[in-house]
Amino acid sequence: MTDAACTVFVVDDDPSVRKGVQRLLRSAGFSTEGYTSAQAFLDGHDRAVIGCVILDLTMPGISGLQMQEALADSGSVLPIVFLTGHGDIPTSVRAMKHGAVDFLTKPVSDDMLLGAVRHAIERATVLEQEMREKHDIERRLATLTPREREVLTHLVRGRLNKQIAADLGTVEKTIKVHRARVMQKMQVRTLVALARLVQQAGIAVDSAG
Amino acid sequence: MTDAACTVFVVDDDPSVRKGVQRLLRSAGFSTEGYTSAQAFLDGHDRAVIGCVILDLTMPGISGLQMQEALADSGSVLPIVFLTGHGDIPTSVRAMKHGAVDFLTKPVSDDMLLGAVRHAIERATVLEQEMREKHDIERRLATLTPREREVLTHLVRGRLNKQIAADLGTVEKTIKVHRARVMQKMQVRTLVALARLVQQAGIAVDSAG
DNA sequence: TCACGCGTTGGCCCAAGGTCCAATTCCGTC
DNA sequence: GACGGAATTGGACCTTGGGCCAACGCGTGA
Repeated sequence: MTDAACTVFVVDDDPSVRKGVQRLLRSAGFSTEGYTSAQAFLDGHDRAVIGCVILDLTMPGISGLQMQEALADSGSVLPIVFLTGHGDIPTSVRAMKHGAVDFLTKPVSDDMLLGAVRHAIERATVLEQEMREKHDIERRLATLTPREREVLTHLVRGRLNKQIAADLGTVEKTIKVHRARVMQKMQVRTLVALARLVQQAGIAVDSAG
Repeated sequence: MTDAACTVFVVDDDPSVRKGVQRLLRSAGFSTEGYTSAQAFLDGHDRAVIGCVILDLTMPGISGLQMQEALADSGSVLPIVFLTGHGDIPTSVRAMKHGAVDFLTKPVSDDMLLGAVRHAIERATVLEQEMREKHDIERRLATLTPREREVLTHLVRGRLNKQIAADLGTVEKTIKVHRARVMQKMQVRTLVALARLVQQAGIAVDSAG
């Protein structure tokens, strides 16, 4: 994942700041997109793009913090670097608590800004990869029938076919069939790999010593 | 884990602040210990105690940020709530990046401080539990012979006994014996449970589809 | 009504794992 | 040199899992 394959969204109502930041980023090899307001960004940006956001705090309409929340609520994991001239400590702390990569104050040195952006892009790449894998797993999970999913949960708890059969009020042979289908649909050959998938997808399963 | 079972360490060179914070915390039901300097805290506090730290930023000798780093370097996971009268945004951001639970500025309301402390204690409880489990697993791992540990890594990658035997240049029967000993020493009965343990302990193992 | 997916069950055979027994070799320590 | 732990191997027996073929009932939608 090179920097050029990523996009830095610059959200700031001040045209001079926006242009200046974009010029700096472009000269450093990043693709950039400028937005004059949080609403314009929320409505207009391509959610499929991997990248990060450089976000002003105080803007007409939706503030930077509100946009951060809105973005998170929408399920986005786009890393955010705040860049503001009128911040205070409580605001910066709140932004960081909500997952911001950095909170920079104007004037900011080119190195500081570029460093923060590189860090954000790095995080974006990792998160994107994780999301891609998780969606892939969930896509496979969606192909399971209700019964197969039920068997799956028992399998990753380490239950034997016989035990699962007893739990579900059926016989071992039936579980064998479901089990084989689960393994096939989830595209794994070992139980360990299956457990790893389920755990990656973030499905809560009670463990059994 | 009740609040009373935890201790809040108050590190501040200003006696009036220290006393005031301690009085507030005690009235809220927390046990507290006061320290007049970061060095005194690093040298004197009981590392076995579960709790959190309320930390001043500017003190004679080691600063709050330096103490945060020193504590992290020493392997501590004690949550830190900064409380300062002379902070700035870069400092607060740096503190949050390094894992601080909160960064409060004086004057602070009782509710804000107590809320931050409760949050920190909650985090401490979770972290302590995780550390306890991890140490427990590592204690069991330490009882494995080098060969058994080698077999373990292959097992959690989903390899079959026969495959492991080929990899290690021996026969399946031998692996069976090692495998049985591994399961016994790690106190698990299923392969899934073993994989879970290894993963909890944070051991990096390449997965095999 | 018929095809289809789903859940179910049976039999059969083979592969793999789990558990007993016992034994050998090597190596460091007492 | 004896002793004990670690690693190794063998055999026997049982349990468990995996694959393959076949079949039945049931509800849904074509």
